[in-house]
Amino acid sequence: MKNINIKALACELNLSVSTISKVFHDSYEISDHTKQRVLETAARLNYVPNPYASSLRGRKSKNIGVVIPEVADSFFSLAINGIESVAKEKGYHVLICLTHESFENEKNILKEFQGGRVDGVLMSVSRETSHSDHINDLISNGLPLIFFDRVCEDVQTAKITTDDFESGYNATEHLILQGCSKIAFLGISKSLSISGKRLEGYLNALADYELKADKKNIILCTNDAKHNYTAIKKILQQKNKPTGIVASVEKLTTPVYKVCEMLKLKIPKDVKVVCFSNLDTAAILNPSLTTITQPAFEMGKTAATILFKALEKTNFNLTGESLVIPSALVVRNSSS
Amino acid sequence: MKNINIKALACELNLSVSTISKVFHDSYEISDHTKQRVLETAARLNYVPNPYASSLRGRKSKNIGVVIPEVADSFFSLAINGIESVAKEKGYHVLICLTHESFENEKNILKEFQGGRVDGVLMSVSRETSHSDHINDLISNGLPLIFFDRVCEDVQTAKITTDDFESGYNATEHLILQGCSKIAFLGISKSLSISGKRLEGYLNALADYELKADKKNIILCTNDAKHNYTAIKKILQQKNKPTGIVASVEKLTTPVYKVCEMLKLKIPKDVKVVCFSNLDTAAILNPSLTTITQPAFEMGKTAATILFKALEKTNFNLTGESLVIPSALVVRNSSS
DNA sequence: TTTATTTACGAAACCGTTTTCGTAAATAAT
DNA sequence: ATTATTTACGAAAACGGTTTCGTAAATAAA
Repeated sequence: MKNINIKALACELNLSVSTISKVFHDSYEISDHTKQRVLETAARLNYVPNPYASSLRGRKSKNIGVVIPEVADSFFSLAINGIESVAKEKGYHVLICLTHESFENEKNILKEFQGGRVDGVLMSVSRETSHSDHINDLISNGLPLIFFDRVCEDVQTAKITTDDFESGYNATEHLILQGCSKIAFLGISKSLSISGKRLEGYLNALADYELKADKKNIILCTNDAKHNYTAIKKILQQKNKPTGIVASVEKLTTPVYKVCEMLKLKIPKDVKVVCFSNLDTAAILNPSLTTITQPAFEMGKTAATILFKALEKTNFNLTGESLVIPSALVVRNSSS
Repeated sequence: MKNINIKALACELNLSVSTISKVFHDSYEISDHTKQRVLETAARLNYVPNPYASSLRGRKSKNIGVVIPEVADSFFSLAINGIESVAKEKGYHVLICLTHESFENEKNILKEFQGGRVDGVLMSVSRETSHSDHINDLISNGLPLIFFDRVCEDVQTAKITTDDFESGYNATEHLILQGCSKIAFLGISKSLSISGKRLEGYLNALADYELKADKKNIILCTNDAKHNYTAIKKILQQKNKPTGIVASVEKLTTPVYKVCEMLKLKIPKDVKVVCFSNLDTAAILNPSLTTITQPAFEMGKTAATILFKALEKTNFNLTGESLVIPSALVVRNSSS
């Protein structure tokens, strides 16, 4: 019934707790005969060491924290799989903390981490995050923290990103080459680096092809689905409306398609669409969706791998470990 | 640089550690004046209590474990949101553990929980799980465990499910009423209760409408995407092939659509499709997908709420708390 | 004034491990 | 036979909190 602990095990075996502990760490100090005896009764009594006692004594938690905006997003859920695959191999647990795109939540989560709950952090900042004091606090406290996907430019640490500028450029150029001259850009945040870089890519592509950017066609979407729907609708109801859309985030696919349907705009005839998305169903949408597909699993895996390098060596310099893994433009029927 | 602990705080303030601790628990033993003083310098020095030390002494972790097969699945990611919403309110953390549909993984995770890592467990069993010794071990050890969605029938505890039998029945009946006389069923596991109940519903609907069930049209899909694709293809290549498909799991949507495309079968003209799915994009698929949509968020939230009831009262009888929350059949173009 | 009670704090045990250090007994070296 | 070394284990001090219990001082009651 009650959890058995190392002391109870020691009693049962007429050994000291230190001997038991050493057995589980395969210490050379303990004879093979004793090791066997301990292991056997431990298995019989179903002894499992208390991780918090170990954490306390060893001053490490064997947990890594993953701070992300949402889990109901295919990029992040795939990235989690990547992270988990390496954490498991290292005997670590993954504590997933959701900010729900709120800066306040993000701050509170990192604050909690100061207490030693995790040994390292992988993070994708919230949409609202525009400064990084809370992050620098954590890092200067000695916790290794690595960004993936959504980074804070001004924090000195490893950043695993994809080529956001190029992706924004490629998506836009693709639409231009398909004959679009007015192209809308749906971003998610002024401050967010990925949104900014994708926007820059978009703007550069327009400039390179001597197309004029129109502020009315660049909008920022929010957490409020209704608001996004209305904003997209407004863009597509202008008399001089865009004939192409670059949506910089997966969540916007559905509202874009819905608005087009309701306004009786045909994709791709009337409007061509490219969306940053990792959705499995992109290929079977109506019409199938041209996407910028990010290497989600790989980004998570890479970020975690680098984090463990930092956990294994002390004074490991993370700044030099940044990596850019390219995304792929997958052309489908929504743009051609 | 280094983490400040309660002793350092006590030193700084010329107080004892017990006093500091009591301040953080708002003990009546401490004067308001002292409380203020402590709170102020705690904030100034950025003191955050070590959760593991508290866990150790208090013999509770303030963590709940969520054991699920995958996170890259809209049902589970929505359920996580539901769980997290109530955990956060209660000041708990959520430890998400993925089985990847492996029984071995599931057993290891529950074994680890014996060590006291979590105070309670919410669980959706893996596809491979066919017996429940590992679960009963945990429960008889005193850990409250609640199932959601995928349950073990023979474990005595609360089970938050949806009306799988009715949903299977409704999906099948719907196809029958749309004129299908041969209907295939794509399951995921022989042992899994949800798969079994949905299958039963399917079989009962066939029987009620005096249609013969054909074993060749009932298949079990696996973790291997290629295998599933081939199996679905085989079904749709029979000369007496089905004109309707009930897919009992979200992941099968894409292969069904892909196979139909490659075999030049039109949905819904040649084959009508209903899928158990919570995908946001169901409405914009080609054609839009008729779904059985589960109350994912609500199921997670309900399961967590009941778990906390058990955590708050001792000797709370979970068996009586089972709940069935109905799913909805959302008819779209893939079936009409 | 004397006694009872309340207020406000501190000392110390405890939670379950890990780890250092000490040491008998066994073995090896001289 | 004596000394040195190795082997195999135990005692006890951490780790950072929480909680019980004890107690001086302040206040209230008699």
